[in-house]
Amino acid sequence: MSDRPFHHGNLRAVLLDRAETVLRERGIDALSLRELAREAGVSHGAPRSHFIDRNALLDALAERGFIRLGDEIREAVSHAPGDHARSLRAAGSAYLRFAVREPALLDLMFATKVDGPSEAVRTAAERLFATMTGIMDVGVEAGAYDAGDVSRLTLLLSATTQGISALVTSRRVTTAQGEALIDDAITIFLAGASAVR
Amino acid sequence: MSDRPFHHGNLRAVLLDRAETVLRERGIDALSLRELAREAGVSHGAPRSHFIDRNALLDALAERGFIRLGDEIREAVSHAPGDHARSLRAAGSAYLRFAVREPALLDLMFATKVDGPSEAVRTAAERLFATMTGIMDVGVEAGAYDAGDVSRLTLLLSATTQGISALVTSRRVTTAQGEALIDDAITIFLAGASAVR
DNA sequence: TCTAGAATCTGGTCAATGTCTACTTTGGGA
DNA sequence: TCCCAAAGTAGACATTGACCAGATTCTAGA
Repeated sequence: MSDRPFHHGNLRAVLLDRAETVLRERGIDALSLRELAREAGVSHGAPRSHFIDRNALLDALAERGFIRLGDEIREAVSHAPGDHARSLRAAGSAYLRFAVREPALLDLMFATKVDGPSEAVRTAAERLFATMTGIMDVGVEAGAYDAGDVSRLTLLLSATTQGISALVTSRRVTTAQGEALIDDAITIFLAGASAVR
Repeated sequence: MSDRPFHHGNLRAVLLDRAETVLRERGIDALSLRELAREAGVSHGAPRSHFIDRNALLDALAERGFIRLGDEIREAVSHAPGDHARSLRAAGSAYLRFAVREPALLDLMFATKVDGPSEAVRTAAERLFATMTGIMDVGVEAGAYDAGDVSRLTLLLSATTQGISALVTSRRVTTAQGEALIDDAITIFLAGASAVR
């Protein structure tokens, strides 16, 4: 029809990028496969070659979200030299910043699915958890906790960070309050972690 | 047309009850105003007299969710006589049970809205927070923390509980792990709370 | 008791969407 | 070179949320 080539060549990536923007600016309800197709300059059926479902697109977004969040946390920690406490604060801070920047995406990442998360999302979430574990492991070497407790403690710290982020993104507390909560959480965590044994 | 009365008489409540069930059994995507109307035996336009929007229905569900969750927590705490630690565990346990029973509803309660939560939802959420504060106040009398810290500590404990619930409902950890995390969280919380000053 | 007006419900319409399907175009490897 | 799988087109369909005009019922006040 037009002079544009039959094959887009990059459709999957373009759809995902644009979907992320829509998610950020107008929320998940505004995310339409047909609109994404129009913006990409392809027919409304084209996305189906890359995402069988609207849900498959959402899963891909969630997966990318976990990967990006992990990247940002590692980046933040690597730029925060110092003791273990500083690393934890850098990680928590980065998590919260991600949440504030991409609230709808974070919702998607932890959304309840009727049949549980897809394999890809589950794997990506586990990689994030592995990142958190890596940070916590340094605390073991520093004598902050026993090696046998790291798994539980990592889960707990992750849950707390996620909970604080949820409070902020759902507007129950301000971003500033959220940052203070991250600080309090880590203070209490480090002070009380030895009590779990 | 039929012999049923023109006025349903109870439509709003019936819609909400049925919507809650659909939410529980088939998730938020399966929630359709028209289907609810059909099941209630009214025309597809009837719900509009009670909910201007699909979103208004979701808000009403979230509001009821906060109220019910608060009720269940108060109930659980009142049946758990003993010291402050026992109260906290009872509250956290009740929260997690609610989350496991109504995962999609909890998602809705903490969902990111583009324009923030509605006034009604915000108020209901504050009432839940007031319930949590009431439980924490007992800890002040018992000398567990300073009165000036209660607000921050209540937020922190609420966030942690919410985060653990999110980990469970999104299937990152099992319910049993979630229960253990609630326990660990409260142990650490009580051991470390004095460190925040 | 009567009556206006508000609340509720009906039934039709419309645009938009997700999904499915048959078909066409294209590119890369046997 | 040819063939096939991948990618994209275009049409169809059912469903949905939203909006509207009008019918019905309820209720409060004269």
